[in-house]
Amino acid sequence: MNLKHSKQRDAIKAFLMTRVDHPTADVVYMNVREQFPNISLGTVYRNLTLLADIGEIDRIRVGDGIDHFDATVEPHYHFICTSCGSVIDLDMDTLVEMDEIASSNFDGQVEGHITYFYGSCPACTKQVTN
Amino acid sequence: MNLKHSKQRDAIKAFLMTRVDHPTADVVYMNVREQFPNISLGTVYRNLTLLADIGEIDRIRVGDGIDHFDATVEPHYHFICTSCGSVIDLDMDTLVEMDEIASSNFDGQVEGHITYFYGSCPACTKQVTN
DNA sequence: AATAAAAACAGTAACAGTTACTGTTTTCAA
DNA sequence: TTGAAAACAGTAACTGTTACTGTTTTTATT
Repeated sequence: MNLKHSKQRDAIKAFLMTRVDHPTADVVYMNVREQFPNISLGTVYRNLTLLADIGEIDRIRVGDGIDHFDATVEPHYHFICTSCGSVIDLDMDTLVEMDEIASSNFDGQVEGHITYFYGSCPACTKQVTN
Repeated sequence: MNLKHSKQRDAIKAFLMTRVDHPTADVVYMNVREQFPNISLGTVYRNLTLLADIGEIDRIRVGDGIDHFDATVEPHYHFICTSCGSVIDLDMDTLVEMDEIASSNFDGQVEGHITYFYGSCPACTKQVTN
């Protein structure tokens, strides 16, 4: 792969790195447009896909049918807020013993797992109690 | 809700119950069409949604962007085969302690989790070793 | 059994998120 | 400085899904 530098791609990555939730392509588009007013949505998608392919970001499929993107590529669990929809990184170790438990009654090969925790995020929890 | 009986809906549910993998709407459509040659794809979608709404089946969002459907509604974990894409039920208890671990370093409210195990299903594992 | 309102239907158009195509601009090694 | 490769903006196309239309089926009531 022979990459060439692109300001748009930098801006997309830089924007993602500023966020702890994990925006969708559309949110990236709207924000990067402040810096590049006529950036194309296609450019956003192309670069998000490219960055994900070369491992600089993660594409996260949460179950809402819309792709989210994450500048943290180290393996980690995600939390999804059921009231605001944001996706937040969790600070916990990978539970490898899960895979062993899953393997015990199963005839195939368990290689890993993806877990999404859900509930109310810190911001939304705070809002309700106030 | 005032439901009326429908042969097409019966056929859709009956088909789902014959499967241990968890077909997409399109697969349901292709199969039910053998019995109802001019059933509409819209009818398939409408009934899958209806059955899921009344709790007779589960809608499963696996992360491939396509909805899968499951006639087993009791809570259980799923296994996704990375080579053939099929989704299989796992026979294991819900690991509630996961939620406690996730809560410990997190400021929001963890209400539950969704986990997909992935790897090679029994059929695909067998094919490779043969 | 006849009837009529509600529900479901088939067929198709519309929609959202995403990807692919076009001709133009930018990057960067020679 | 230049020219090929890559990236771009803009837009059309694609895919999974939902919504709309006029017709048929179901089912409770006669």
